Amino acid sequence: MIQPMLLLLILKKPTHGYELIQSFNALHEDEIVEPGTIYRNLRRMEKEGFVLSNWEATETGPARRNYAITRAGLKALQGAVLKLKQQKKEIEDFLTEYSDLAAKEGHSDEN
Amino acid sequence: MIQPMLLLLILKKPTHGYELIQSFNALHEDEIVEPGTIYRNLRRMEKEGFVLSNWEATETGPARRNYAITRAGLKALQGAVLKLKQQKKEIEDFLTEYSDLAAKEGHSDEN
DNA sequence: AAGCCTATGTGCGTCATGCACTTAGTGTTA
DNA sequence: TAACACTAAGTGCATGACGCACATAGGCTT
Repeated sequence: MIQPMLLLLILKKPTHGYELIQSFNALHEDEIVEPGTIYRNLRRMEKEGFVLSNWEATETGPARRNYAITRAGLKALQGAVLKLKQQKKEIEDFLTEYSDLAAKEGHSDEN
Repeated sequence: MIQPMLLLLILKKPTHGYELIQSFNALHEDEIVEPGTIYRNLRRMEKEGFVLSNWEATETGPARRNYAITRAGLKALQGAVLKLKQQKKEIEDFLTEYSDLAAKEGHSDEN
């Protein structure tokens, strides 16, 4: 889940890790992700050729490593989308089975 | 995903690990799960009090360890259902964002 | 006797994450 | 000026989950 979300964020707007952490955890208010995890995912994706980084000097603070998505990254994102569609279907099937059984057996939980 | 599916299977029909492996991988034809993973999950869930096991001798082969779900296991299953609903929503949000962007930018992929 | 199916488990390596910490530049405040 | 806070990136260590391979063992078939 983390990798595709990062790829999508970078695709929407190429940026650096620190801002990605903010954006990521803004959507994920509940279960926040550690900075270290984000940084490591970015470096991993760069090693795999899904993103490219270049340092940018700033006047207001430390230098930033900016990320942009590559063609391979787009392919990876498309692949991840397919997997997520599949995963969504599996979850739906599971929830359906659960609801059916709960309805029959009376482990009622409907809201 | 493995744990809730096992809990649901056991809830539907208390049974032993070997059969759970068959049932599990029958639904999951694509990405099959290792027997070791199933067995370890079952033992873990027993340690956490979600299931109870008892040995049953058979005449046709080696003894089986039969599993039944506990009240705590039912609670855990309900909790997992809530998490999966949440997770499903996150995936849907992601897919929506992706589709919107793909539509606008022309990274067309609609099928 | 050899091989297969049922049935449960373990040992080892790998990978991903959380938690905590480090480094470093800049600005603010007591 | 010293302490603190914010930005920005990263690492070290422990933990946890999984795959792969292997071990063990009962019973049936060829």
